[in-house]
Amino acid sequence: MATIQDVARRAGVGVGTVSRVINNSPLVSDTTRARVQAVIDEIGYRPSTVARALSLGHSSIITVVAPFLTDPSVVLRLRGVASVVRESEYDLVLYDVEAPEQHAARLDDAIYGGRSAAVIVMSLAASGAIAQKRESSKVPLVWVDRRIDGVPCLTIDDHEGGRLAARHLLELGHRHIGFIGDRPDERFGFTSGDDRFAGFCEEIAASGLAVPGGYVRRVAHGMEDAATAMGELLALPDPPTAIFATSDLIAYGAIEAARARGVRVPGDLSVVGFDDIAMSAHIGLTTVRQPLFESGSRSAELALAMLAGDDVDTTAEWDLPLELVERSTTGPHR
Amino acid sequence: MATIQDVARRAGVGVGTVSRVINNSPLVSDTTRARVQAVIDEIGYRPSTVARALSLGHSSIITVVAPFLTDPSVVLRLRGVASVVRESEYDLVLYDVEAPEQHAARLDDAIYGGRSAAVIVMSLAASGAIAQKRESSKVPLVWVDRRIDGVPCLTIDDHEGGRLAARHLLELGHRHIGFIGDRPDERFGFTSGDDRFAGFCEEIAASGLAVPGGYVRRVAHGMEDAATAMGELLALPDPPTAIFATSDLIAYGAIEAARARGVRVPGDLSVVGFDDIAMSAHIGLTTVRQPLFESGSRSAELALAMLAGDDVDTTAEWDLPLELVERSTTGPHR
DNA sequence: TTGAAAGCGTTACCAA
DNA sequence: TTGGTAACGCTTTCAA
Repeated sequence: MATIQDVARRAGVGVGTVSRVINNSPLVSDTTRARVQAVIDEIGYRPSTVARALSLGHSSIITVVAPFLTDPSVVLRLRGVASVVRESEYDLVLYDVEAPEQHAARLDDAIYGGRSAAVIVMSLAASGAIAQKRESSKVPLVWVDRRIDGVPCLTIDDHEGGRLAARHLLELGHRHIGFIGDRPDERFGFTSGDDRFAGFCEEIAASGLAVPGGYVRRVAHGMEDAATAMGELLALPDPPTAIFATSDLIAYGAIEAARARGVRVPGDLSVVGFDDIAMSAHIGLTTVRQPLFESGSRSAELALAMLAGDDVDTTAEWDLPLELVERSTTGPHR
Repeated sequence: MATIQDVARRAGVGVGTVSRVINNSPLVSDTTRARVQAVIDEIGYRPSTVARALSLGHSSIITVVAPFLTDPSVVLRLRGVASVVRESEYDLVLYDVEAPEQHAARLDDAIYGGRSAAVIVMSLAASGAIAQKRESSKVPLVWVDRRIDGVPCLTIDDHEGGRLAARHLLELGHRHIGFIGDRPDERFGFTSGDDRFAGFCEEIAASGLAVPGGYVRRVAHGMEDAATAMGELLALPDPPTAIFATSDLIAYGAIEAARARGVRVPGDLSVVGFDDIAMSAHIGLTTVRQPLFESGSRSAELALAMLAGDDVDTTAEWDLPLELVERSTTGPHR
């Protein structure tokens, strides 16, 4: 691989001049620039980003830490990040965490090892190490999906999301409404499912109704478990006529289970999901839409702004808007 | 951020010794090691990966270049890569390409800018620059989904995949079989759709039948277009009783369109997809399964092996096995 | 407008 | 078993 030295030698200039050409500094005469550029093109020289980062004291990498690719909603967020990072001078590095505690050290590396210009963390609780050292580091941090003190956060109002779903079902005349949610995940410290449930119950209570304990199910993993849970609910002597599922994937599972038993959706059973992942529009799922793609793109914009030295309010917390999108898995109670 | 110098000073040793401790070289006495380690822990020192990479002459990054996240099949491949890279000492960097020609320069950077220890390219034709410089670089390259001379490739036999689908439909007694495929994508230089079509036609021809031109549709993007195409096919005076779709997404669109018109699947229409993405098992789609996850994990293993200095045959071409998985969207012709 | 040289934080070699 | 020091390839002063 050719180095800046090689270019300098062949062009008959100093390395400083070559550097200036690369970074198009105005302090180079046109003729010199042309000569240097010719050599660069000729030998196909590429500056080493590593050396550059070392010299500059910062890298050109934006690191995303996420339980990535396990869930379509994360993928959609990632697409948002990528769409913004792609247009910048930064590169996108993905750190996927399966079990945060195992990877605390590597995660630490990513954030404090000089590897990242900025870090975006998605759907994870703050690890002790991160929270602790946060102050001492100059690396811009953005948190998506969780609230962390002193770090700009992009969140949604899960509570309100739950209310939205309940209200929709209530307005359709349903009185027997069930709930299938994620089991609270200690690994990642998620509480969003609980919050959605709380909002859901509140709204129902506001109508003078209640959610019977027997109508509530918590499942560990996506569709399969959700289908099983739905089967149990349907086997009840007085089964619910509507279901709020805390993710689209859970909703898919529930619908599948219902249809497999000859229960028509939305004829006999209405189902509302949460997320609005790409597939849901096609399946016609009624769902509480959260701006997944946008949460990604905005987190990247925030990181870029902090990198550019813009004054980003690190105590800010952006609540992204939720919206019930009504499609064809919910209908009036008969 | 603390440096190796700080550690050396505080521990009263030379930087060399600290370096040896970090990289647990045996050439350090136990007492010295303990003392240095104590200082490291105390001040929370993290070696700079950037400086390390510069000194070593290679980074600890495995770069994946892919039209990533646009397609569930790519995501599944990525998961395969991540599962392997996660267990190694390398980090995963994602370069998403929307339009390869626009990003040729940055792609070049990734491969030849000293940024990557190894590069895995997915679902892309070789750009001129890459092919051209390949020889001059020591960076291990692995190609997935395309055949490139001199680079280890992980591919499938698209032709055979087409035959598999046709055979299945033929065996079920179908004689009027339609085809909905991807439009050949010049941007990424894909020909897999054509190959699948060729194999499909051949197998049908072997039965003494033929695929009427009117039964063949090419669509640009996923489900929506596929649904439209299916609608057209269904509107034909003598519509097909079975469809081979060259991707699961296209199959979803076709099924959706059929059901929307009251055409039962598989009662009135059988549909075979291609890929077997995660959702397909749940939807019950009959499809030609290609080992997506495995193609990712194996490409990463290959890259790791080359990095470890193992002698990988760079002329090798691994054809991953295809398999028809029969589920509930195909049935006997009535 | 340019060249020379000092640093950036490591690793690895050479002496001790 | 150690410490000192020359790389690694770049950016950025400082002089000229």
